[in-house]
Amino acid sequence: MSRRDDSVGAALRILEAEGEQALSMRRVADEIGVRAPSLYKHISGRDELIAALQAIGLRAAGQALSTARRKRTVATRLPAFAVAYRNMALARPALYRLTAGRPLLRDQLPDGLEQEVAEIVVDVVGGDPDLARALWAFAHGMADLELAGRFPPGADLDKAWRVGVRALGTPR
Amino acid sequence: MSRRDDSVGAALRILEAEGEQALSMRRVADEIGVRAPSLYKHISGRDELIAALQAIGLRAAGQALSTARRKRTVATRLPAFAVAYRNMALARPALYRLTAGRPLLRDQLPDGLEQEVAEIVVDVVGGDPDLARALWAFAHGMADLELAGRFPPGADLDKAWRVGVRALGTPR
DNA sequence: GTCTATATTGTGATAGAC
DNA sequence: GTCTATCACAATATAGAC
Repeated sequence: MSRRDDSVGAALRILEAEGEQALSMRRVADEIGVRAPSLYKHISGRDELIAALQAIGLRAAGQALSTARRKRTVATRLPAFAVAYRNMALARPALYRLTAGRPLLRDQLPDGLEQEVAEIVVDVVGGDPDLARALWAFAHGMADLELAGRFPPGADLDKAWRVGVRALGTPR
Repeated sequence: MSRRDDSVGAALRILEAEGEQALSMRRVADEIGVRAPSLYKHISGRDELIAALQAIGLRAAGQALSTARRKRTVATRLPAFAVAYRNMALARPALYRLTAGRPLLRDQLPDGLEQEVAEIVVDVVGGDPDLARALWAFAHGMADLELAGRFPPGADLDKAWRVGVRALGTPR
């Protein structure tokens, strides 16, 4: 394992354990047992770390959502998508927000990765890109508001997910 | 106008002009023509500034969305809600994200303000709190992804809004 | 109420020796 | 590749004089 891989791995651990604001070159260096200046021999700076994490987040999303794509009908794909999306976001909340909640560092991302994930969503809804965007927005909104603690304590989020999925999955 | 009001006003200007990370006690002090330590005579710290801004954001949301509530049918309220929500978020993006994208500082907010805004959404959809949450999530997702620059350049966001609103507004 | 001065802590990043 | 040393900042916040 290269020092660069070590750094990215450490960055992910710090990100999830202490939040994005704790993710600094110094903290990463501490975590892998090296002085901060040495890091710059392996990684150009903080942005490269962020970009590497966004790539991980996108790949995780792709993997989670592609299981939903495999179902045969829209009626079964949509609920599977909802569960997969929510679990993916809740499993690594800080990574999710780093990937979905701010601009992608597109020129430092592997070619085609973003489009690959987008296409999964289009396939899930059966081919309509506008409906795919609406579904993505709904899922992102549900996940983001839950992660931000913006729903009231008693809210039945499972039900809200079901209601939204049902509405968006019913052809008209 | 009190120094405290001046500070909050300056904070809002800085927030929108330079983003949240630029919003510091020092910048606010500069903006109102005072040394940073003097600020602490009028405001307890950065959190009080954030809370005051969140209150402004919630009130702005309430005002924008209540015009949609006045329409007579769900079929007319929903599209009006969508337009009002999007315009509200785009008008002051940083304030929107400060209000909707992170935990509210609830113990420093006016009593009942959060609930007031939530009730507007429930009224818009005709009384169902689960459907209201789904609609809110959709609207927040659309706004948040647009503000984060996460939709592809050519995407027809008007259409995605219409598709989502149409689906969520059709009773089943 | 405002000021100067300061404590404390944090950041990204580089130079140059070894 | 790693180190020490350092630059150049920025942050929140407080003490105490005026």
